Amino acid sequence: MTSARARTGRPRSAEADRAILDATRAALVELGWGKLTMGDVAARAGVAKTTLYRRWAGKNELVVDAVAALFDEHLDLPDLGSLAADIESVVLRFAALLERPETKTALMAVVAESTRDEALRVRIRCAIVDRQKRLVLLGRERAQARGELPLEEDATAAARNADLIFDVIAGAVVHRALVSGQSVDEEWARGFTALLVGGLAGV
Amino acid sequence: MTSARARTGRPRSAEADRAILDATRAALVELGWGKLTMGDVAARAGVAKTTLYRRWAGKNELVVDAVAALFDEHLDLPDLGSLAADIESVVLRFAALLERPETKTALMAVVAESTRDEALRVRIRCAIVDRQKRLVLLGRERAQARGELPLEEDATAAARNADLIFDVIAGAVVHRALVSGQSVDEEWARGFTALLVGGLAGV
Amino acid sequence: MTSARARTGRPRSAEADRAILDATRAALVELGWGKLTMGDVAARAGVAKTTLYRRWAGKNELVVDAVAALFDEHLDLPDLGSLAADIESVVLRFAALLERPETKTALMAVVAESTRDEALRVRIRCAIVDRQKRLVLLGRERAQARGELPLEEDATAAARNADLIFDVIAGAVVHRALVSGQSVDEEWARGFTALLVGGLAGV
Amino acid sequence: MTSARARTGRPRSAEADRAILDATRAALVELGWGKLTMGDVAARAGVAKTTLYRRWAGKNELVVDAVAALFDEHLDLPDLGSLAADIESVVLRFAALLERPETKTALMAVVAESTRDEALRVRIRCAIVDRQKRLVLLGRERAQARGELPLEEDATAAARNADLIFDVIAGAVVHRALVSGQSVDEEWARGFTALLVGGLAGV
DNA sequence: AAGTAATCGAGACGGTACGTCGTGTCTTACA
DNA sequence: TGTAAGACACGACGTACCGTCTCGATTACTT
Repeated sequence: MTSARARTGRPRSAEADRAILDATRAALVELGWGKLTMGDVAARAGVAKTTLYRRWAGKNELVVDAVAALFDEHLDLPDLGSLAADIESVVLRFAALLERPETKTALMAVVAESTRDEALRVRIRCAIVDRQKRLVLLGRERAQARGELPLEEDATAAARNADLIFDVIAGAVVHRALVSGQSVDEEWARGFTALLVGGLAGV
Repeated sequence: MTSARARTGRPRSAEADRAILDATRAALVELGWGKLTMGDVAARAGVAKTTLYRRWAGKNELVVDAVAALFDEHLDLPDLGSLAADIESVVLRFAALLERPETKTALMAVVAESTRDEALRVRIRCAIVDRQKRLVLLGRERAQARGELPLEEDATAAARNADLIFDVIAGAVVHRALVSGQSVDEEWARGFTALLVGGLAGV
Repeated sequence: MTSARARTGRPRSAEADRAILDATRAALVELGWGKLTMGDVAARAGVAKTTLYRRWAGKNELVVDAVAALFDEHLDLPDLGSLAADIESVVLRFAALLERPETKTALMAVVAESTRDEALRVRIRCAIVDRQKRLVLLGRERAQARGELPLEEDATAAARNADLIFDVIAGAVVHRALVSGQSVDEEWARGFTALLVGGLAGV
Repeated sequence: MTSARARTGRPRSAEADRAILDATRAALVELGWGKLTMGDVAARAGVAKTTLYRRWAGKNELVVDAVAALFDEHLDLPDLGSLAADIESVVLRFAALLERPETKTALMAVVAESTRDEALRVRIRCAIVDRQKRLVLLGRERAQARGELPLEEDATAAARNADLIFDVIAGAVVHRALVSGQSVDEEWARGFTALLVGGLAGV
């Protein structure tokens, strides 16, 4: 049921959609957000610009759609037996995702654009942020089951806490990788985990 | 020794430099990163485009320098008597800086560009990242003087540690404010400080 | 057969062509060759600069085409009954054309440029020189019909002769008007015609 | 008497003047009028732009001065025994002068510029046109002495006639060489001379 | 000698135009 | 109706010259 009016005329080519999104990702890798142009994407996809604009309103929406799929490969969390091991593992997996050229370049660009575009902000939150937050919840549950962390009594505080931990983990990794521009290796992951678990005072 | 060949010819106008950076910040506020153009900045500064390009290679480098000044200006670390108070204070100041329209819109954009541009990456590191690391060093020194933190014996480890702490603090604030898109208020700052100082286990 | 590939895409606007050439002539009158700019012509024609560059490689070629149309329009050769009258008439018409501000200022300028630019030289020859040679051919034909001039037997010599006569007439008028800087009036035209028809010895 | 105020201060370098004019001619040959720039001339001459502008107001005046000297190498007229031989000879000499790249490109450019600049027009007339007119007078005198041409009774008509002949000769050669863009060789010179002496009717 | 005043080189300055590129819309002919 | 091709108006790009200016460093003629 794609709407009542879609019954007449030539139907849109589904192949074109795929070709365009593929071309967008390829262009993103080769050129980065700044040099990516609609005309270039159209040419790569073997498609007229018209076709492109008929489906997406502009560069922003196109790139977000093209990139969103990448984050759908969910980061899973195998139980490694201890809180520290679980954290280290998720940090390294997240870092590996950020190392991929198409995500690296696109993530910050889309975030930058979202500061000016409410709809985009919501889209990012749904497609990327919230989706990964469950990892924090799952890790905490396991640690509590192991007795490494105390049970939370207040549900609101628990949620607030999970948000906080998520921002700390994701933020530290992103900042290290993209702003400081240094690699997130095992050594760094160990140091970070130690700090997160034990705190500044816990040395 | 500002270079051997700079003794001849008319010297560059220091006033122009100032006017350009001011104009850049103003344009950033009014138009945002996306609509900001070199020509517009030049016009606002009452300066020829040539003058602008003689000093900066493009929009990216210009904006980095313009924004870097804000960091220098707005981030300092008054001694509030305890490690926790110092951290809370710097977190809130940093968050306030990120709320300003000229930083909010520009910071992520240049970071995004920097994933494809080594020179830009270096410039960001020098002009912003490395300069603000002083806050971490200063805070740690004070905490050590107060006896809140132990002295570091290994200088390399100490430096690595400072980098880590910087990424955690800056990353968490940026992620909360720009990616998660939620406000960094006093309550969040208190929670974050507690986590950082005491760790997950330190409840 | 206007070319094989011209069947697809939106066809070029014929109206734009007209508007651009008109605007060029107007700008030439108001500003002269030196101050005429492509941007200004585009603006006058209500056309984007791109549209202009899609059709002409630059100022030179544009002006040649704009001026060539004037030659076509203003030079013809009504049959005045005698060779002398025909020559006098074409001399005066040509002089009047050279007096117009759009031709006066532009013609020598493009000729000057053409000394360094083979393509431009060819364009001038096709668009202006060769087209006006028809006047010589027509005049000679009529004079032969009237019995004023003998018939040519050798076709090659006839062509060479027409070229020579054209250079003499056009050259003398241009030199008088633009180099010597004196007016081409009826008296001069009469004197010139007498010289051309009768020769130095023909007194 | 170079004026009252020129007595003190460092005198202008005569060497610079020479270097600049040489550089201008060289640039004219290499680049043509259109691509010649003040900055380039200054660089070739090993001189600062300031020095150049202190002596000439702009490109026009500079080039006219640089080129004027070339026309001073006067075209002489050896007596070859007949009017036709004298004309042929002067035509070929004039053509040779126009073949030189520095004159070819500069002459038309300066003439074009003169359509907008009265002072320049006067300067050209004095430095170039009038100077060569004496060749016509000399040739006519000789032809009259030989009995090839009748004596003129009316002095005014004689002067008018000389002007006319000059425009015809110079104009035809310039038009053939620069506008039609074909070479002025011996064959053309012979044909032209025959036409000039005998007229269209004199075949 | 010391002073004065115009020159010199270098190169930055505010402008203006350049010719190119990307955007998003439009107009064709064809499917 | 969709589509490929490509022209269109718009506006920014980064560069090139223009002619002027500000420097410090030479030259000459004064006193």
